[in-house]
Amino acid sequence: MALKYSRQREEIKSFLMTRKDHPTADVVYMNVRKEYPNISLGTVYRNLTLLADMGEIARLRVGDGVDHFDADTSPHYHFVCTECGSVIDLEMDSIDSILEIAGTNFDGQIHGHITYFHGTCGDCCKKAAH
Amino acid sequence: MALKYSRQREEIKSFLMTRKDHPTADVVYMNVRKEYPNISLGTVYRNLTLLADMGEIARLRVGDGVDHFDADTSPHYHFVCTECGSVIDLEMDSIDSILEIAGTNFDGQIHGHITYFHGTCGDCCKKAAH
DNA sequence: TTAATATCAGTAACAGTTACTGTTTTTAAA
DNA sequence: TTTAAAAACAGTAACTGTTACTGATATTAA
Repeated sequence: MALKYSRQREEIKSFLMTRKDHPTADVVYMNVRKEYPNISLGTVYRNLTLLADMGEIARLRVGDGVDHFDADTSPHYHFVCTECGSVIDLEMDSIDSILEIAGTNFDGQIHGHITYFHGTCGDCCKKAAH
Repeated sequence: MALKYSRQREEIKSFLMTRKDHPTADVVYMNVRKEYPNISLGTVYRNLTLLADMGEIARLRVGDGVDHFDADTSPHYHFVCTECGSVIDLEMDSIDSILEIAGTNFDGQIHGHITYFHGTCGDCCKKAAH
């Protein structure tokens, strides 16, 4: 089943590339509708899944029950604000060394880890300080 | 709004304490029904949320779209098998030092992290080896 | 240009979870 | 003990995010 071109998929990906805030499927839908007013939400979901399966985008599950999507597929970590829910990229080195720590005393094979940090983001800190 | 005793809540918690496999709400429901045949699924959800809010149990979101629950509220890490989906406790030291690594170059406040490891569990490794 | 088929828009279905309803339990005071 | 207030209940409807199905449209390669 060869993959055919579609402008909708192209638009979804190029929209994602303009954003650094890891939008949800619904946000993608509302924005892509500006260019394709009668695109279907189902099409958005299908193409987000397709792009993620192809490795062209990343699907983030940060624990808020909603999938977020990221056009930056390079390995990096995310911070989730417990106040406003925003998802922010962190600039830090890989901590893959924790795989070895986890591997001792475990009889299976550990292939990777998913870590996200939580706390109060810069904006919410400022607001809290009045 | 003082919390009143309920046998259903007690049963839910004591069932969870007998399990080390981090069951889902549905599994809790099916098991508690053995003792309380006409307990409602809504009651299970409400009490799991109550217990989690009180800190008596932990709610785990391991990225499979379903909430898992754990009577062990001490800080520890989890492994998720990508083959069978089972969630397993890991015996390893805390890696809170990564909070400092994440904190540099970030202008918000980091309060904690959630990490889960993934790979193939011991049982699935054996099965794969025939 | 045509034929095959992937993708589409629209909508229905689905899973997990939460909210609502009138009834039953628990609690504490009479 | 009895009783009255309110939390918790069972049952069910509603809600949210997501996936699957439908016949129509767009892309591709011959």
